[in-house]
Amino acid sequence: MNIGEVAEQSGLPAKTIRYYEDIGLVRPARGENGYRAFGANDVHKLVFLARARSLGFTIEDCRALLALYEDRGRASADVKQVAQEHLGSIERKIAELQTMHATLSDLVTRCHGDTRPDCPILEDLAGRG
Amino acid sequence: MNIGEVAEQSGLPAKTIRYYEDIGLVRPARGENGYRAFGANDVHKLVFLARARSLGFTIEDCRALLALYEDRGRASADVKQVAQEHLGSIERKIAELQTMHATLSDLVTRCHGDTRPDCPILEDLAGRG
DNA sequence: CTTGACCTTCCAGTCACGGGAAGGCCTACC
DNA sequence: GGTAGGCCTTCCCGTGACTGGAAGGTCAAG
Repeated sequence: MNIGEVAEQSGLPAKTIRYYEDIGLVRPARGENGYRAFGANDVHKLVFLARARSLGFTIEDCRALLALYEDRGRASADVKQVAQEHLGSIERKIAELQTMHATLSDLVTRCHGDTRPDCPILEDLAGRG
Repeated sequence: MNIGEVAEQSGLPAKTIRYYEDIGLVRPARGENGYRAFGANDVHKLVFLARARSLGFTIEDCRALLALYEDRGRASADVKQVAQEHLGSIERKIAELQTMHATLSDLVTRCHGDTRPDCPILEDLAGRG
């Protein structure tokens, strides 16, 4: 299977698939013409990667998860740990964004938003809030 | 004032301050020895930038906000618009993270996390969830 | 006069790709 | 048989907002 079809099936851009090969996440065979020749297993891996990336796992997390996926003797605890750490980092990011959101929405509410120059947003940023 | 002291006062690393000069956010004078010589106004700007960055504004937003800050004839509506757009992007990011969080925490809950290989997390990633 | 803490510039790396150039290959159609 | 266009290839540069580190100049203290 050529890269275009794999891209369609996995939902990943061809560029991304080539990048994943570059960094060793997939190793498709090559045809005589030099084209990548993807097998069913490669496509499975790419679908897996697409899903994992869409859940926000880093590439290195994906590499670890893929290794666990292919290791039939894995312990589910190992998978769970990767997922839990990622969950923690998602929670920290959400909390950070919510703090920003609270401050900013308060400032936006207090700003008249008219033609006058007075602005609590700028006052806050300047440290006079 | 030298960069080290400014770093301390603004809370920004010296490296970051040099970077901000590189991209034209501040333009400190230079002493005879080639050292940057920051004035009170430069320090104000850097404090402003540090605060704006901590609220998640992009560098380009910061550039726009700084220009509005220095324009005494600004309309607060212009400031408010920048802030509102940023608020929207924060909201979109939070929503995205919450979607990830919901899926992932469900999977984590359902994973036994023991020595057995069966794992709903991997099953989901593989598309068999 | 030397030590060590500053400061300078410049280059490379981060993360996960995306854009685009230059060129090879393959199929369909005339 | 030629050609058009749609694939495919590699390679290099750019993104955002820095961070790390090397090589070297400057300054104050002892």
